[in-house]
Amino acid sequence: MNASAATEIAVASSSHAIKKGRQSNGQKKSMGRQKIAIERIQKEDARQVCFSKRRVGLFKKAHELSVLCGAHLAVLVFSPAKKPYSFGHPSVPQVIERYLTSQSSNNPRLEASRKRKQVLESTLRSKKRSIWNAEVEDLGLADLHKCKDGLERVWAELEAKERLVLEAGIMSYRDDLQYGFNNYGYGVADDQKFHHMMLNSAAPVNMQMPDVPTFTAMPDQQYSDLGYVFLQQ
Amino acid sequence: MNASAATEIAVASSSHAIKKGRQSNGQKKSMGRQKIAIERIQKEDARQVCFSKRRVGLFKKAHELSVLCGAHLAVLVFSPAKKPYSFGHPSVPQVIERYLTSQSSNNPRLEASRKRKQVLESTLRSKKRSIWNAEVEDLGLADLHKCKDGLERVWAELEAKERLVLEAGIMSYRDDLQYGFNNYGYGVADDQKFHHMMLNSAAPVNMQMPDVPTFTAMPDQQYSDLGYVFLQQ
DNA sequence: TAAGCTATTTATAAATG
DNA sequence: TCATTTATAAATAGCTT
Repeated sequence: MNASAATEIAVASSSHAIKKGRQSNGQKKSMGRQKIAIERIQKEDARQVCFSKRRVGLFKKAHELSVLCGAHLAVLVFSPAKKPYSFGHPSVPQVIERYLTSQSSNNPRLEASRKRKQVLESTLRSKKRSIWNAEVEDLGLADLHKCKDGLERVWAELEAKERLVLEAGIMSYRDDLQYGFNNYGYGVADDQKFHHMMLNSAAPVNMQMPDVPTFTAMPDQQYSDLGYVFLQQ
Repeated sequence: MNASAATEIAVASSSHAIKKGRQSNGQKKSMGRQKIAIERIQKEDARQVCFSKRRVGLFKKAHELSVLCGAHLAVLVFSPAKKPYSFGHPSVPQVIERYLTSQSSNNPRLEASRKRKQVLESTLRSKKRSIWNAEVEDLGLADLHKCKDGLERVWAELEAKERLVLEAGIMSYRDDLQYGFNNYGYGVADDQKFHHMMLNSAAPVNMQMPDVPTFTAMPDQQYSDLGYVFLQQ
């Protein structure tokens, strides 16, 4: 890498410069890997091809990092065609959960949220005490007003929270965590199957590392170290 | 890769085989990169070093994929020391949001959730109409009972949702999305600074690609294509 | 303890079947 | 649209400081 720096500079950084080539001798020799600039690939088909290859490469790197270092991690990728792909160890939902929690723990905004919640709860509790603990028959018109106001406010809050939670699918996400959805998977019996699923699955593939690694049966060098568990969506 | 396959097989796949070496001529020549098996690294310090190097490599690959293909993606990593690191394009929260939504869209449990929400809303709306649209003075004791019941139920629902949302820090996460928290960052003036932050930040670093890419001023080949924006947590 | 080196291994851009 | 091949670019393991 360093050794080639001078050459790279001389060649100029703008790539996609096509050195179209076939050897003068007519031999169909590959140009081999060409250096490309890290900038959006304009040709759509080339972009799609690049995405497919590099997505696999990225997931492989992520897998290796998780195994070599026992690191918890998640990779979420949306293809140019909007399909979601993911890899996670020990699982995507667990890592997301952990990440969100870690972010909120040192987020001053959360403190503000907690404060607001405390105020709200306190207000509602006092309202609750003053109205709900009384016998209905003992309440007068003023109490009815209070009750209506309270219901209105709480209903609005609930509506907002419902929308927040449900429209984002977070409720569902937490349900998943709780009920173990997404923890199913297919053990990959051999590397051919792995290879096929990695590259060919029409539907996005969800990969997770099991806590106890599965293993592959075939000695193919390229993937013999992999032990994915898949979830075809 | 293919060319060396035969050699690899001959050498045997079990790695960590230490060919400790110094040239017989006394020259301190590096052994160069050695092949390793993808299995947990036992030595803690070696594991930490590997993590540091490969985390940077993984983020770089993710960045390249996002730029080359315009792909939305997020990478969440926890170090062996439990520190969170993340990279996202266009941002981590946006990709997580999109991922969770995409997951829930083909999740039957969400449909159940939506159903429950509709029933609840319908119930509450009818309650709201029947009580709130009336003048308080027109309401009688039965209405007060109804109001109390409604408030009690709605308050309980709200309490549950509040707990769900706030204890998980999800509220905070969505606040972040709404208010743009986490969208602050430091433009990296030069590659040295980038390099330093990538490798040395004691605190976890949050990286995001801005919608309009920033750029680096120095022509260092190694990172001249990068335009990260950082958030030091 | 993080930074840099070097020899390799690994990833992958292009070209092909 | 896919799988292989080729040749090269890029990543990185083990050292050294």
